[in-house]
Amino acid sequence: MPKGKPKIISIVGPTASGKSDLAVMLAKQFKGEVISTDSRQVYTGLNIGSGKITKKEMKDVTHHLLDVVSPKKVFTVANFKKQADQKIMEIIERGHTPILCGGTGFYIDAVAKNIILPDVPPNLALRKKLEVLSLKKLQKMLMKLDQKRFISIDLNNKVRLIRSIEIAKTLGSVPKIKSKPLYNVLTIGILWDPEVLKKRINLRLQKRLKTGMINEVKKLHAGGVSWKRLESLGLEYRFVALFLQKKITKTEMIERLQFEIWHYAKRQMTWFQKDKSIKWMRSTEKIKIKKEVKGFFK
RNA sequence: GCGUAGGUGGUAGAGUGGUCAAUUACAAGAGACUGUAAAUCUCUCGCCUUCGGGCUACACAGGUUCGAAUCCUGUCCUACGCA
Repeated sequence: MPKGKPKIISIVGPTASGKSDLAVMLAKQFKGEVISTDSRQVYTGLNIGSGKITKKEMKDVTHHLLDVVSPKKVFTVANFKKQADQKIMEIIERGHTPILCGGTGFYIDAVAKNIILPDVPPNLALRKKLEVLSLKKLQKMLMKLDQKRFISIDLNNKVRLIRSIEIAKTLGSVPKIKSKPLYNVLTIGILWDPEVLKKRINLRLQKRLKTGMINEVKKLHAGGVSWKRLESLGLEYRFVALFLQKKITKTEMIERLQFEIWHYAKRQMTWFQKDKSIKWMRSTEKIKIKKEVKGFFK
């Protein structure tokens, strides 16, 4: 067993940047196993719309954390982190290289930077009660519970406000976040010119529509996933669900999706941009990427 | 080619004498992110600025008025109606 923290690779980038393919290529070369860091691909049945890699595309490379839970259940970062850490350990024990691959910044950081979240699971009953309250009321509640958090939090963000109240109610206050990395991570970011990425997004959307994405959502609903839930899953699941409910036309659905997916890609970039350790490279620079990885394992 | 309704910022679309660089939505740009994270939220958005303001703007050209995106005249264009 080598000294120091275990070395792992992480592949990040906006949606439609070609992360999955790169992960498979690297896995082949460096005896890797892929761990998906995607908040939607953990759900069974979310395949086309989430861009989940297919069996064929895996090329015999083992993939983890795909299809681990029903979309009727809510899966959170904490669940994800626990499972991912477990998988990483197992892969290392096997003498293989863990390769994180996905676009959910929060999930990636939770693992790569080992963000230790307060041990307060979601309290659905409490959330239900708080959800109906006004922003003002929630703000007042938090102010009484935890002054410090009240000052630092985004007071217009109901989701954040409710979670803070939830934590403060059980712990007395919202603890400062701790982060002490468990792994030595090489993060490779896939770089695209914005205009090209936009085109890739739109082409991919067309492809998804042709390969049965609408039917996929139809099936999910028929299988008991509520419209509300589908809408909350975002992007293709949200807008296809709206279309199937006849709340928008097909044309509107496509138009909205083109914009929304692009916006999402930008939000992802905002997140990744903060991490100065990411090595940004174009997917065409395969030799450069391999060299980087080789150097990392030296 | 006579009638009517119109021409407003990247788009849609408010405003119908002053409080209008112009509601709002979308697009565009930037950002936040402590168990929903593809979610949720924030800021900027005519041009210039020492951030006090300054300048050019609501089809175009004139006019009325202390003052016009808003009223009048003409020109050009658009939609619907009658031809």
